[in-house]
Amino acid sequence: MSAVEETDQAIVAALATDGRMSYTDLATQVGLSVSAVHQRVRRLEQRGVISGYGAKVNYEAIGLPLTAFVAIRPFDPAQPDDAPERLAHLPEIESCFSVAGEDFYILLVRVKSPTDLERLLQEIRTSANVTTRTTVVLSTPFEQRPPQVRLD
Amino acid sequence: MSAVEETDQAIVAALATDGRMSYTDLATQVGLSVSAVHQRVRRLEQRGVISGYGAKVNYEAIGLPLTAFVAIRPFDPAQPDDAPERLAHLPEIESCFSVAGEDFYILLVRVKSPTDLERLLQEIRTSANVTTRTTVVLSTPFEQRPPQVRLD
DNA sequence: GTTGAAATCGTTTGGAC
DNA sequence: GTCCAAACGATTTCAAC
Repeated sequence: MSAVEETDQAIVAALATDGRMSYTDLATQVGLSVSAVHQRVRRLEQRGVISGYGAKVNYEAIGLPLTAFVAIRPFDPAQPDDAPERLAHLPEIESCFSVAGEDFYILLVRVKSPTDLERLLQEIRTSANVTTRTTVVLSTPFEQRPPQVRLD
Repeated sequence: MSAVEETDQAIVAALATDGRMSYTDLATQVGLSVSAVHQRVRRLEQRGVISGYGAKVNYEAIGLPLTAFVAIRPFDPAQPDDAPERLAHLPEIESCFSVAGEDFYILLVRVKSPTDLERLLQEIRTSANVTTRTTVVLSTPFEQRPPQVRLD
């Protein structure tokens, strides 16, 4: 993936902030014509710099009020490490990060209740043959803030 | 925030998957008329169930290839805990979670380089008077997957 | 909830500079 | 890159059921 220059950065930042912004507004904001902005957005999408658009969701309101981080490491460190593929089918897992440190992966999960968290942890352990260490999120002061525009 | 019933859940899930889906397509997908779907989406936005729309960004491509989790706890546990407000001005911090466990908060940060991470950690420590424990993300098998539709 | 119509706005393409 | 024009589709509101 090649780098992205200043104007494209501004476009990406604007669309990360408001993914439904019209090309007219976007053009004004970055100081280009509608045609030029349109062309750039299409290229950013094709290159995968923008991989899609999504609604920002209030998880409490949709019945998933419990968020947690689940750090996992293999029960047997010699076994093949294919945890992500083994866990991808669990929809409660929103994100999966491979990390440096004592743990192998950190998962971000969203569930309805402690009971569902318990069930999910069991599924994670058996699906990927791992041990888990769970950190429950109590509140979220802020989340998914758009990336800053870096004008180097 | 009140709960959301089945059809609204389907709408939210669809828009989390594709935030730019047209009302025509959305109506087909959830089995309603365009008018009805439009009305529901407007209500979901007003109620804050959908808090906005954002582009899904490839952070490597926009010059932020280094992601890390930063767990923080106060240097002096007796001091007032206002870390989120003290940290909100740092644009590198994408998310801030208040957590149960030994740490007080877990931050998700995105930076350009190890040098920038070092600088950011110093800023976090001095801004909020906290100690930090950082876990570097090596790769991201998946991230920001849309929530599942739960048909209870 | 539904359909249908109407006005408006945004998207998208293409041509010319 | 710009501007302009044209065709098309989507949004939005409204009335009527």
